[in-house]
Amino acid sequence: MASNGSVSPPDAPAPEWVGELDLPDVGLVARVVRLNLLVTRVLEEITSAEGIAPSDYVVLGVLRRSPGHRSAPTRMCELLRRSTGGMTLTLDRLEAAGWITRSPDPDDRRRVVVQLTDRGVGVSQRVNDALHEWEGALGLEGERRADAIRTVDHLLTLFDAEVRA
Amino acid sequence: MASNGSVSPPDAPAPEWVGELDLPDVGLVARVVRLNLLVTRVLEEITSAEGIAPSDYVVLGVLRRSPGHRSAPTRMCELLRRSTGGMTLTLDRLEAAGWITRSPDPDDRRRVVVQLTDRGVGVSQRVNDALHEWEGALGLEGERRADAIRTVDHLLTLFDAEVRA
DNA sequence: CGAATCTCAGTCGTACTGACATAT
DNA sequence: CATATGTCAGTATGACTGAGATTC
Repeated sequence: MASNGSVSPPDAPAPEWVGELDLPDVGLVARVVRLNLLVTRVLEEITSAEGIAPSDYVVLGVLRRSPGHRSAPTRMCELLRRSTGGMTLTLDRLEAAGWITRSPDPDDRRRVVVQLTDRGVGVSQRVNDALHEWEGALGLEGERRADAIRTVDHLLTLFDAEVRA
Repeated sequence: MASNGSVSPPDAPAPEWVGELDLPDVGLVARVVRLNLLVTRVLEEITSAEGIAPSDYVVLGVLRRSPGHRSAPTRMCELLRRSTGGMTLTLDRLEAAGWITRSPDPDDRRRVVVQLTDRGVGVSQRVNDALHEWEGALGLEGERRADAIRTVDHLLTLFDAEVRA
C-alpha cells in the first residue's frame, strides 16, 4: 500500500512550493526531494564561487574530517560509494589544484596516502563558512533552529537505517 | 561570522552518522546536505528499478502535475532550470521509451505539445508508490510524522525564499 | 599464489552552448 | 524586422568498467 494521506498542518493550507516544481505526491520523501533540489542549488553556487565542484568539495570534506587530514583512496571510495578508477581521476584533479598531495604509504607500499594541504583546508573551510553564513541569513534562531535540527537528525537516523537495509 | 556552535539536543550526544561521511561542520545546512545524499541514493535505487533515471523521472513528474498531462518544452525548462537544448535530448529519450509523445501545437506552430502517455503515467505512478512505500517502512507515524512534515515545510519555505533572493 | 591497492585507457551518459530553421 | 520556440551539432564534464602493475 502506498497512499499518501496529505498530512499538512492546518496553518499551511497549500505550501506555496507545491505545483511549482515536480513534487510527485506530497509525502515526506517528496518534500525532502524538493529540499534536495534547493540545497543542491545553494551548494553549487557556493562551491563554484570558490572554484570547486560540489562533488570535489565533498571529497575534501572527507579528508578534513579524517585523522591528521589524511586518508587513502580506497577508504574514501567506500565512504562515498565511488569506484577507485573514478577516485583516481578526482584525486588527480584535486592534486593539480594544489588541494591535496599523494605520497606512498611507507607501511604498505601498495597504498597511497592522501593528505589535505593547507590550501585544501582553506577552500574547504571557506566553503564551510559560506554555508554557515548562508544558514545564518535564513533567520532561523533559538528554539526553532534547535527544533529543526532535532527533526532533521531524527530523519537522518531513520533514513540512514533504511538505506543500509 | 560563520562559527557553527554545535546545537545538538542533549539527547543526541553525538549523532552516529557524524564522521561517517563528509559533514563539514555540523550545522543545519550540513545536515540537510547529508539527508540529500541519502535521499539521492534511495531515489536512484527506486527509479532504476523502473528503468528510469532520477532526472528523467522528475521531468515526467512535471508532466503529471500539468493540466491534462500536457506541457511545452520551454515551460518545463523554466520550471526545472534547464537549457532547451538539453531538454530536447531528454524528451528524445522519453519519447523513445514511449513515455511521452510530441506533437505540433495547432495554435502556435512554433510550439510542441508534450503529452504524457499512459505508460508514462504508469512509470511515474509506480515510482511514486514505491517512494511512499519506502516512506511507510520508516515507521514514522502520527504526531512525529506531522512534526517532521511541519518542520520540513518550514525549511522549504525558508530555503526557497533564500534561493530566490 | 591469491588478494588488495591504485592507476590508466577507453567508453558512456548527460547536459550545455551556440547556430539555425521556423513561426509569430 | 525583432522575438519566441524548438532542434541540432559540437563540446565538456565527470564517472564507470576492465585490464594491468605493484605489493602484501
